[in-house]
Amino acid sequence: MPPPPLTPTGRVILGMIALGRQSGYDIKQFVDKSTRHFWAASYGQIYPELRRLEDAGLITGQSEPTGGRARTVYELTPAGRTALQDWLEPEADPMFEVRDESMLKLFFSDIGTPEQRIANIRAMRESHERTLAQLCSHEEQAAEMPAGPRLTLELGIGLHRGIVEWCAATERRLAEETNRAD
Amino acid sequence: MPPPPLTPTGRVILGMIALGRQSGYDIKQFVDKSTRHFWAASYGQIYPELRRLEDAGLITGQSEPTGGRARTVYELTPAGRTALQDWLEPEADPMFEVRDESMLKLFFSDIGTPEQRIANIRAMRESHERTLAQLCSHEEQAAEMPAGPRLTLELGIGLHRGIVEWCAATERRLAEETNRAD
DNA sequence: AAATGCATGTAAGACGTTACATGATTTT
DNA sequence: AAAATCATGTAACGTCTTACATGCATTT
Repeated sequence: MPPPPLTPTGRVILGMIALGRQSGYDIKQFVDKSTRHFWAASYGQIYPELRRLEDAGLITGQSEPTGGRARTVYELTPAGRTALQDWLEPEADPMFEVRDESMLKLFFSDIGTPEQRIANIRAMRESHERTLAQLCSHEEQAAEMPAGPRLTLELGIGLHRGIVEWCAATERRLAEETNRAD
Repeated sequence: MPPPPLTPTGRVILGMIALGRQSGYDIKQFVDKSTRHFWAASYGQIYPELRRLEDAGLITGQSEPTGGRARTVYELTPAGRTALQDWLEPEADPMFEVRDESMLKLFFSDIGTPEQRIANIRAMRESHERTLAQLCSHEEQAAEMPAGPRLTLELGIGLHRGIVEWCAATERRLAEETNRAD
């Protein structure tokens, strides 16, 4: 029988180890400042998954304490590298999921008042402006990174900027309509 | 003690019932052609959640069979309407989550070949082109809908079009770089 | 001395999908 | 007669977050 396919979080971890991240802590820090906006991971997933990947023979860990502080560093096994490369092959239907509460509120906004609708779009814009600022602050460090991370950052910035601009334009448009109605 | 806050799926259901959707089946169909691209829901969530919402007194269901075919139609209670309106108030941090396997592959694409990177971006583009086509096919029906659904559809189309265009441009850019290197 | 950062981990619960099962009605 | 649609539901499983617990090292 074929090996069980990589779990969602398993894929990030394998990739991160391939990029040279060693410990669970290290992976988590890096995820938070690089893939977080399109693929998050929590400690509660990372540490158990590191175990499973090791049990499956895809990574190996060695204890490398820093002083008296426990630390396990991981690297890919040949099987792990193969699994990663297999996963990296293009697929017909790559997973794509969005859960956006702002948009849900916008969808139902006819239930409330026109002012509430505008206020919600404003809140949506402000939230994406914060994300955008975060992404932009990573731009300098990204300049020294390989093309992959640079490209995802570029796309992320473009996407969030697009949302911010749509919100700003829509806020104006709806405000005008409200004024005309008075 | 305050009532338990609405669960994620509870919010869609409450909103859908407010928009006049009656049965679980009806809600599911409508979610699939309207909010699916930013908020999905499955039968496995919907039917148990309808029960919970009824137990919590936010909706009431009545049996209205169509011929010999069982059917339960729901409507909001006053408490349900209040809960919905409370949720509809703007929040500081509305939930926003993305899980995009294409971007993850792009992020790790330095592990593979330049050709593989381009192939993955192409697959990503094609997948978003399919979504875009789906969204565009709903545009006519949306014209008769209230402003909320119209706005989310407009934003969705803009977003997916933005991704498609970025992919197309990046495919060209990377292909040129590859050619220059030869 | 206190705060922050490094480092690992678990338990409980929340959330979600998939696959299956059932059966009536309508369309082809 | 078969296929599609309407309609409801559950069980198993997979996945993920949150909150908590622990303790050393470094910086302030």
